[in-house]
Amino acid sequence: MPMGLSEPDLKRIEEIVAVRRKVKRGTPLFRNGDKFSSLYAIRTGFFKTCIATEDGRDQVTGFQMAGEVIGLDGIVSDHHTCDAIALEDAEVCVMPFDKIEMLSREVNALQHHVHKIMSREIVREHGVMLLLGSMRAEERLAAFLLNLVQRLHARGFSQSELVLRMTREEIGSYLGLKLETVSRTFSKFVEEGIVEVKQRHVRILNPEGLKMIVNPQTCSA
Amino acid sequence: MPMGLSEPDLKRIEEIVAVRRKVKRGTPLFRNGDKFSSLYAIRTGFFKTCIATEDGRDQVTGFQMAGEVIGLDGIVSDHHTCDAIALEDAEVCVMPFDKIEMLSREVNALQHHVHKIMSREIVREHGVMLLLGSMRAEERLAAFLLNLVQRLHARGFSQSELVLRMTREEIGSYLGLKLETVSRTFSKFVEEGIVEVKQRHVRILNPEGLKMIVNPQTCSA
DNA sequence: CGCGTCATTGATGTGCATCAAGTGGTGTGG
DNA sequence: CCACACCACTTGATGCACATCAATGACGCG
Repeated sequence: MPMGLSEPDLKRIEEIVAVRRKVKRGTPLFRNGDKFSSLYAIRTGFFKTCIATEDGRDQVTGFQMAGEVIGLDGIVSDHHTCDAIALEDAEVCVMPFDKIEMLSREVNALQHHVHKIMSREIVREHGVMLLLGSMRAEERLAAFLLNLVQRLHARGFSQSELVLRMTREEIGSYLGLKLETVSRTFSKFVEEGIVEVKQRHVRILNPEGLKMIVNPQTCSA
Repeated sequence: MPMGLSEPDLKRIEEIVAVRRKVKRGTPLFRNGDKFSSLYAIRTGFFKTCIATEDGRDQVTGFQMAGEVIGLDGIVSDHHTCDAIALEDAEVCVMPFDKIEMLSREVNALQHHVHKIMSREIVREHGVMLLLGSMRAEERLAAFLLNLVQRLHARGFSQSELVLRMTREEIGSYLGLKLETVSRTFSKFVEEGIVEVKQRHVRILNPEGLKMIVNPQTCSA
């Protein structure tokens, strides 16, 4: 949330995030086709967003954790165009979008904050397009792990250890790979001593090694 | 632009789009790292946006035509994170973003319009992720052609004929394919009588055939 | 007219998908 | 508390779609 707000502004913003909603593991926060009315700020838990086509194709478009906002896809057509599924029991703030628009007309910092959140999502997706369009399997998985651990670290978790909240299949869907390839690539990293993997627990032994895989040029090692 | 505005509002919006800029073919409207200050509405011409990494990777993230807006990537960090290159001589409206924010505080329709533009870009990128993550070469190219011709048709051009403003290599970069694969896939479509291709001129002979390739399920044919 | 850029086409190679078998962890009901 | 079923995961064998390498052809521009 934006900083340096006056008392009354702060209070009005708090009203927006007053309503909470719990979402059980495996259940949707919203689905493709649902009427759009609110953005959701994740308080606790972990989500995936994905689009499913009629012909059975399914693409995970992102994984979201505490502090991140989901639902932006719904603004343009007034309906959501993807599913948001909780990967573990979660709680979100329900932020009615009409209230966000109303208040952001008066609070400049909120207005700009909203714009930045949307722009950040666009830039993030550019990165995913680069990954999907030009990287090999090892590079994709390395980039994925580095991104996850970096976001977790920013939330006070370990830089080197993480618990995957999603299956190999979901990782594969996100990275444009099959689950077997994800599994094999993990095994390869283990052989090379770059990570330890025990089920969904991952410990990064050699972060430089991972960075090296993603981008050989800009690495000292 | 939004509809049903009052006279004075309309006039103030016109002030925002007053400044024009011409961009010669092959030259950048902005580059990665440039300070962000404005969004650009394309009046005439055709652009590509792309990200280049230090290690020589290059990914086209989109092609934009008249009526579309570019520059949204710059909001989050106050600097652009991709290059926007004109693929033909072009003219854009320079829309200072601080003025957009100022005016959209007063004109609700403008505010919501800006939000929709950003949301639309997010949804578009979801579609590209689906394409890059789960489609085969033929499906990608068919989807690309259908998308282009649909956008051109919405601007009053033919439903069946189009001129590609970009090279095979740029198409390939966008679709996550090599230029040879793009070329071969075009040739295959020609053999099958789905399209006629003469250099960059493409005539779609059998649009149902293309839709069939993208999504076999939901096609009558 | 000659050169550079873009495109086509063929031959070969490879990274990942696919198919298939088996393992381990988890939860459930007897 | 154990037997069983189920699911997620791993690992191997094989195949294929697309990449790579290479040669040639077609425009367009100075």
